[in-house]
Amino acid sequence: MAPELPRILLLPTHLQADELRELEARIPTLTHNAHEAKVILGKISRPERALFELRRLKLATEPVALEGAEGDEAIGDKRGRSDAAEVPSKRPRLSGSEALRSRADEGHVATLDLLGGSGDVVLVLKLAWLLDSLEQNVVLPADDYLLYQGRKISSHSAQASNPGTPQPRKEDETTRSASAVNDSPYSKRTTRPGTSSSTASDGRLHSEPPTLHRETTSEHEVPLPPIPDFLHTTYSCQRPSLVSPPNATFIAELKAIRTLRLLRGDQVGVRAYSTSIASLAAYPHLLQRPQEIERLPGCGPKIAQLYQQWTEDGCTDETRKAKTDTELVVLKTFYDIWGVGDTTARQFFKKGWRDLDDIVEYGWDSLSRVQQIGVKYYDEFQLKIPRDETETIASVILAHARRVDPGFQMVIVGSYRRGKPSSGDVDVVLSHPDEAQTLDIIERLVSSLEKSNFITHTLSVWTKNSERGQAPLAWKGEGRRAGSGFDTLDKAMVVWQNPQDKGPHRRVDIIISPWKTAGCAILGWSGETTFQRDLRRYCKVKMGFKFDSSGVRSRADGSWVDLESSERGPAPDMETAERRVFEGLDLEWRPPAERCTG
DNA sequence: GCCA
DNA sequence: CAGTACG
DNA sequence: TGGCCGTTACTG
Repeated sequence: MAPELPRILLLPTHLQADELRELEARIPTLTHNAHEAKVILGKISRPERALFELRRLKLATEPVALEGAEGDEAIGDKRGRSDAAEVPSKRPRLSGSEALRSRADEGHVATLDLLGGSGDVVLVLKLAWLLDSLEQNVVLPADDYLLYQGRKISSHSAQASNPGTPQPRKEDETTRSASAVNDSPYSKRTTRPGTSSSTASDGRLHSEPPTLHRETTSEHEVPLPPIPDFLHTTYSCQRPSLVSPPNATFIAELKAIRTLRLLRGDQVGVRAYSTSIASLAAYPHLLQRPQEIERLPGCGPKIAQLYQQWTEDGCTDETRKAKTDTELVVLKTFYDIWGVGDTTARQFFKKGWRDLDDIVEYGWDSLSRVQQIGVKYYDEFQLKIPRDETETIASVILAHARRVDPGFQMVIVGSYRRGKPSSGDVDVVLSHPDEAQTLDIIERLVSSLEKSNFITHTLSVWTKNSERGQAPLAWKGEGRRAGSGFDTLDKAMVVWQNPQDKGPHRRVDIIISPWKTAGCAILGWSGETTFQRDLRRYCKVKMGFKFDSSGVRSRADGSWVDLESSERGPAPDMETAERRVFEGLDLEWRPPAERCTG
């Protein structure tokens, strides 16, 4: 049975003539009169575009708030004055952006209201709403597809829909739709048996047990899986992202595109692809259709289009062309030199250099010291470091620190802590409950490791934190001048080789943190780049804090915010301190293995 | 490229 | 100053 | 339409 749809107007935008005809044929409630339509559908993804289309249809509206959970997250720029807003919230308000969109159940309310309620409200939805609804034989909640919601303010609306005179079939439609929703496969766990319990956080998604486990008629009508609640946020630090997500192969393709954008100097493209990659990395279901992607934060039509291309051809145009593009291949070679970024890689190419030998032959003296080291150990630095070797290196560092004082503690951070089987480099954070011990330790430690021939080269040593007396104090105000930097930990970036077995040279970062900010230190050094960026963005936007690995500060007055000490004093160990930082930031605890944002 |  | 590094 | 992590710190 086909779902009972509201009156729908289909926008021709971005649709081929035959696509348009085919779609129109599938809409029993199609209308071409904008004043009559309750839902306007289009292959569009932005509210701005929705408004533009409304203007083109000469349909005047005023914005209406989203009904249900979030009255203050109105679509459009006016505060909503929604008639039907007296929908009681079924649970306490969610904190922060978890509540950005209303929940599925409240969404039903919005949808039912849409079907039977006052006729002067019009919704502009993504086309995917129709496709998904037809697919699932159910009128889906509009929430995840909503671009704009407005009330018609033309003279038509007054007469056309008097609330007192019910539309034909109204009550029927309402109740039937409601039961259709409840009986439909939509409310049932729909993931394949092997994947349903794949994420640690699944319990949080849809806790109500599946009712009415009705057999579906045919296998090909598998409905789209529901979007987990945590995928309604644009902050990757608010959701679990595991190492090997179901869609790893498609993600790999997006990463390839991201690298190409980087080499071309498209910084913003890099950020955009990183956002979509992080979103997909958190999606616990194997993708089935392109329209599934557009529902995810940070993923729009472009990513969906790439997915389609990738499923059809096995790769995207951009990566296929890049494979035979000499310039990009060479740029990648140069970019992989430690100390060479994308700008320098392009400079090298411009000079006519095409391989490492060219650099050595024609440009050696123009290289910086670290770039020379990067070229010298080019091949060795490409090698991955197995976990046991990381542990060996870390234990040597800790032993040397404990030779200074036995109270030192260490956490191996970076990709090792996220559980990766091998790493590109080794990162360790050292701290000591006695603050006097972490002051100026970095230089002593490095020289100790140099003397023992573990460190073969020192790339750079940061000592700013010690120089300011390890004070995590105001980064502004208090007479401190901006720009002089008061918020970085002491650290050393070195080249390491085991003097006994003379294995490959390794990149090692040693970070020193005062005990009172050690939680921030390991948090700041354990997440992947996107997790890290989003954490800082979250702290800024949602909390009014400035986060970095040397502590949390208030943006209002720049003062240090201690999230790591309790009434009973400082944290007993660094992991405990890290948990307290999550709490203080109003974030759910994420084990490091769930910070794999790609 | 996507979002507020 | 621009470029690069780190997660 | 502007913003996208960091008024990063270090190097040359």
